[in-house]
Amino acid sequence: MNVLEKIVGSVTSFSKSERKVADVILANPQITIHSSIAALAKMADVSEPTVNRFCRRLDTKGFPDFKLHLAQSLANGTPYVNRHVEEEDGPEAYTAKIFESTMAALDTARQRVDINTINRAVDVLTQAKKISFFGLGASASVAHDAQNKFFRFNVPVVCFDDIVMQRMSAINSSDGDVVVCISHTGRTKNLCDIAAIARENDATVIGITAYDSPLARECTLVLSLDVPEDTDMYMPMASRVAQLVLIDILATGFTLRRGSKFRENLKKVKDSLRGSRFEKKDFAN
Amino acid sequence: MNVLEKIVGSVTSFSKSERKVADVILANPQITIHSSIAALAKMADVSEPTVNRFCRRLDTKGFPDFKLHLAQSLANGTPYVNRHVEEEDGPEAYTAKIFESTMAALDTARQRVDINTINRAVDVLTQAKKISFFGLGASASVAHDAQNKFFRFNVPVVCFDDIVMQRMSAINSSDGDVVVCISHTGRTKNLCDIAAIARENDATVIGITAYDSPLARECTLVLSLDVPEDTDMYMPMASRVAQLVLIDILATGFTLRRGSKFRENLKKVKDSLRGSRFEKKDFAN
DNA sequence: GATTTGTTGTAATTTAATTACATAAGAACT
DNA sequence: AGTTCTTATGTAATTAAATTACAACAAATC
Repeated sequence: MNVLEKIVGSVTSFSKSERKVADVILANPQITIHSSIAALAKMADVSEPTVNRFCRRLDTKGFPDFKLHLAQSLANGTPYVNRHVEEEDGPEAYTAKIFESTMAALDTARQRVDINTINRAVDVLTQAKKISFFGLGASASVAHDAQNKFFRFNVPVVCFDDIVMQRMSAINSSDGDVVVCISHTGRTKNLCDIAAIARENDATVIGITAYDSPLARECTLVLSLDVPEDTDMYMPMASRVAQLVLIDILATGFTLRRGSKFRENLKKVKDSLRGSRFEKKDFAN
Repeated sequence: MNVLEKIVGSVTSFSKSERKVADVILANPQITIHSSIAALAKMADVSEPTVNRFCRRLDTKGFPDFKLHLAQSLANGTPYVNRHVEEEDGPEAYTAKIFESTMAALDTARQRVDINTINRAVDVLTQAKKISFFGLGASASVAHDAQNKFFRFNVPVVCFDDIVMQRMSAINSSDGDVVVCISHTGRTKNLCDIAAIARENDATVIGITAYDSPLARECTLVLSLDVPEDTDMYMPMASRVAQLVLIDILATGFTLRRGSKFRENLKKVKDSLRGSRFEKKDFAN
């Protein structure tokens, strides 16, 4: 928990003078970190020891230490704090907010993701006879993206966004097959069924979903990304971006595991796309 | 540019003693920010003024100010530096690098995106009789995602990832229709054709693509995201995430423009999904 | 209304950081 | 090779900042 949040969270327990200090700091945190204790005391119209006591109350060693913590809070905290899109936001505002909240989501995802599980997932994927990606609704596009990535690896890969096809595919899976189920909430009934069916047929099921969800319980391996989603908006945005990045990571792990000879093959796929493009550099669509 | 990078970048211009200071700081930055100038001087085996001069050389006001800057550098752990994945990277390394480079890409995208064009695109979209999203390959999943988002708005929206269907759709478009063409490079020949055809049939064509590319020239409105892509990897990753965020922004602008009554309708769509899920909160797949 | 507890400020003390100056080391020039 | 100038570094003095100890005051309780 960063200092700024801590201050906000404990305003109630502050005394009158401490409150004054808190107000000044919250109003201009950027100025605070470049002020001396005397300057801040003057701004808040309290004495210096009061400021010092305030710092101690927030579990810092003293004023300089407090400034250090505050600086760190500002570095990653500020742009991400309270940045929800609001009714009256103009284009500049909502554009900035969406970029920032997406970045914030990626930041927390990075911190929470379990490297160990990623590594095991890569293990499983590299040894797969066949890889299937299943997602519904918004997660379907993530599944498509995954298919597009893994397809280049020259591995048998399929992707279905249709329940019936998913079901058929799951029923026909067998030992050595890997099924990747993608769902933000992990509560989509149909997908849970698919996961269960795939497991019954000895496939390894990797879930890219919420930890401790019904879907997670059906999976062999769970990659959870508990990203804070803005529930005011009626669409999952940040979580889906995090899922995509996770797919990127798995794909990267995959290529690295396969070694350099394999990556030459990737280059061939890349080159083969040249013909369908207007000349000049690069790749992608 | 953060202090840590600055130190690394100017090692060559340092004197012998300053070098010693730099080494100690780079070796244990976390300890540095909690040390006094005396402690650091001792660790680096130099005098206190040398440390102070070192701080000044890095454009800080002095040692305390330097610690502040350093703390901020450490807080975001250099996430905005685009670090490339390398052959010998382990899971921790490539996971961190991919997260960070994606965030870096979003950061530059945010800075470069043209708010004015976004606003005009939202204008056009809100007035569309029908919206079509076209993408091929990796961009197809972005188009799908866009469809999923705009579908909830109860607007006629289609999405094709098949050249023939795209072509047919483009030929049948007319005045008032909006066609959104998605392509990272803007050099996919087929998609350029589609854009041209749609324009000939009086549709408004929005391109989410590279500035000054063949596709861009065929469009009525170009939303370019010149994101630095890691060309060593054979897949476009960061750019596609940026495209998705851009779609999010357009969708958000769309809902805001439509007003609050409209958003109640969105809530209905959201609620209607409840039945297909295991109970408990929220939305998304 | 007195006593106690908690809050705040003043002044003294301590600690840390900075400046000024001196010395030493190294480069350039004779 | 010696001299001089410049730059780099350290010592000691100074200044600034932060912390502590203590006193005064306010509010609450009995």
